[in-house]
Amino acid sequence: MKYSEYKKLLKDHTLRITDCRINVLEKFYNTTHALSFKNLEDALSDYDRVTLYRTLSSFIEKGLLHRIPSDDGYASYGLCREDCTEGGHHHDHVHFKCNVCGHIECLPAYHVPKVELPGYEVNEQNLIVSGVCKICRKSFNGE
Amino acid sequence: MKYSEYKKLLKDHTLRITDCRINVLEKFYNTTHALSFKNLEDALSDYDRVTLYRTLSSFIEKGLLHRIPSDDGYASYGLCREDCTEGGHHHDHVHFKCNVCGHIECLPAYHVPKVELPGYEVNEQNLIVSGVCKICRKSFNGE
DNA sequence: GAATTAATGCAACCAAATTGCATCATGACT
DNA sequence: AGTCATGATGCAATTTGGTTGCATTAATTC
Repeated sequence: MKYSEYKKLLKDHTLRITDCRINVLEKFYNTTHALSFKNLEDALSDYDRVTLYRTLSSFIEKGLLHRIPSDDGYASYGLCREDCTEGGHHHDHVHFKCNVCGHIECLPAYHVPKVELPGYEVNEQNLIVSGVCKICRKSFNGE
Repeated sequence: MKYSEYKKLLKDHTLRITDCRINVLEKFYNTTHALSFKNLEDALSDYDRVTLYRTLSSFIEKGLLHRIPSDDGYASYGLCREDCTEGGHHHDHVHFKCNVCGHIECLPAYHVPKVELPGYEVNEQNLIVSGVCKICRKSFNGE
């Protein structure tokens, strides 16, 4: 993706264009898996931690990123490819966590099956599947 | 549940019988929803934080409790009604988070639908549904 | 009931995340 | 382009959640 496209993306989500934000966006768009705060901090060490925290939360608020809960407590962040806005997030894709490489992926191709819970009002569903990802399985079999 | 039953429960999971552990168990068995660490700390303030943390982790290790991840980062803990042991946990029930009262419930009656992910090896699945729980819906409609 | 082993409480510690505030940059407007 | 209001950034300080070490106390085994 080009610089001007990142700029547009920010503009479209009513966010000011800054170096830090462009760099964070770039990082997300050039990675197949979700990123933890630590990932970002390591990759973009010239920005203050506080700034990165605030960048993440503004991105979540404006519908650019979504938070992916994890069983170990460390959240990751994934790009919103759907039409998320400031109004709210609308995700129904599956999240996969690989126990070998530790990466968390969004699987936009796989939708969370709707669960019927009589008596309850269901607003959101979040499915986290864990196991071994494609890449790690291949490198196992390859040797 | 009676005191002697809690004792048996601890014994069966190779845990020593202590006041703190009995009280924690009691708390879980007398609540319909999952409990966060904060919940426990408030309810059992005569025990040290450290002791409660260690109680929780020993219970998880021995298969009495399971950790329920949440999107907001605050984990909750729920009773294992299934046959979990030190060897491992075996849960496939749905977790529900109410956005009104904030409580997280285990729904043992509802199982997580198996997702097929070609190329991946699936070990575990975790489904968190959020919305409005039965009780909160009723109190809405009641007025 | 004595010995062994584990649980508890306290203090200190550590890491993750947040807040306040001064400074600097962005975008709107002339 | 230049000015101004507003928002973003970086630093220091603080808060929060959780852990570790260790001495004391309690539970289990014989």
